[in-house]
Amino acid sequence: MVDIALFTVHEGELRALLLQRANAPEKGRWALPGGILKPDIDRSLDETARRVLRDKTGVDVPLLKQVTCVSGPDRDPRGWSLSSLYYALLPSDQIHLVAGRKAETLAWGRASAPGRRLAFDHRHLLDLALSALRSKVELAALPLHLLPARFTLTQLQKTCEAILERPVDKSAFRRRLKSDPSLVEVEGEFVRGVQRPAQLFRASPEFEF
Amino acid sequence: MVDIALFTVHEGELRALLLQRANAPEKGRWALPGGILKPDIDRSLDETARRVLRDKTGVDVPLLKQVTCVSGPDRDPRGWSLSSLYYALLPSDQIHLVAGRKAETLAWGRASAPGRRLAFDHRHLLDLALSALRSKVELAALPLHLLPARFTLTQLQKTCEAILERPVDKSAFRRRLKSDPSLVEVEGEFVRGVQRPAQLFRASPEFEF
DNA sequence: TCAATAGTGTCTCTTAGACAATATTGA
DNA sequence: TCAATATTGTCTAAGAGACACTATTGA
Repeated sequence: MVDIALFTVHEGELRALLLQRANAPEKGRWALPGGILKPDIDRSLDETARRVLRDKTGVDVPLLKQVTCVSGPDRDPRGWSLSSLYYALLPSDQIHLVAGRKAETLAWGRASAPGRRLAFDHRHLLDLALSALRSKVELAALPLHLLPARFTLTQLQKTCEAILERPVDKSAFRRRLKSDPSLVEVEGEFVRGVQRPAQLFRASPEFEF
Repeated sequence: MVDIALFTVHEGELRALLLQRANAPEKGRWALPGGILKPDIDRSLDETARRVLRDKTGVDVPLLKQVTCVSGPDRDPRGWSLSSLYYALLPSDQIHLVAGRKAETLAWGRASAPGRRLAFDHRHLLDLALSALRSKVELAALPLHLLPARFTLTQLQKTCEAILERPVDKSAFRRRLKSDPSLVEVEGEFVRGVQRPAQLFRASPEFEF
């Protein structure tokens, strides 16, 4: 089967989607969205993950990455199990599109401390997915999939800070971005307010996370 | 199932173990060692990989890492398949311990260009495993599992060069190693020859790849 | 002595971090 | 004008790459 940590940023915090289990085992406990492979429908495990997220949340996520496989006889009370873990990124302006189906209650928990006891080994899975995401961003990958289509450099910086849970130096951050080909200035578009207007950017076509 | 790229360094070259398939499909073609999960024996996929290598080569490898899962209906002519890909590292002084069983012929191929057409998508799998290994070494991880228990810094450098397939600067390399806690000087032990003796090192207990 | 390899020193260039300075808006 | 945020500049220190130098052995 597949399990997915769906991340987004809200109120300056990196959050993960949790579902309250409607059936035994662990009924009532919160868990990562997950589902089983359907070989007659899915042409790959990636497609399984995408389909499961579509079914459970109604959204088609822009980014889905496999983290690892977890396996063993003790993960699930029903016996030996194998699960492919994914993380997915949802732009912060699309949180409202997420709507549960199949009578499962949804909630967004803080990624690094969801504040609920999770079912099975899902707390461990969440930690693994979070580590994988952090490593990428630590290595200078830009998490543009967590932002709206057009965004300011400050928004991008805040998003990185939410993922890393530490402050990032503004000057060094922008210096690095200047030579990053995945970022494109949107000509003449600004965010205005009671301050100096901020330039808008978008992901370039060759951007890859 | 699991497939494993077993790497070692021989004659300054990074090599991968290949087995000639004894049965259909793709009988006679070279392939990475692989096998199927046995839930009654294996307590995890990692154990499956370890057991498969033991069965097919007779050696118990010191390092085994999962790279990714590959899946889909077209990987194997027999239909939808799922495989967890691993790489394993074998110390260069243990190559002679590898002995095939079950009437399969063994061979060591150059990791970056095995020189034979491989079965199924195994050429792709080998490339994936090689990339994963290279990334680690590129990020300053020391591939000590490819070396004998005691080794010189020159041996370590040559091993890195074999993996990366590019020269590495001696001075910068050693400068970096000076502050690396995974390396421990073996007191008073040297390799001698018609030249200045070389200090021997070993992996420290807290070394992790 | 010499060849061969081990090990060190020195320069330059790039980059990250810290933090200060300047710029531009609406109220 | 001022508060607030955007954007840029400057200084310093650490590290990587290039390459030359010194050290120690056995023959």
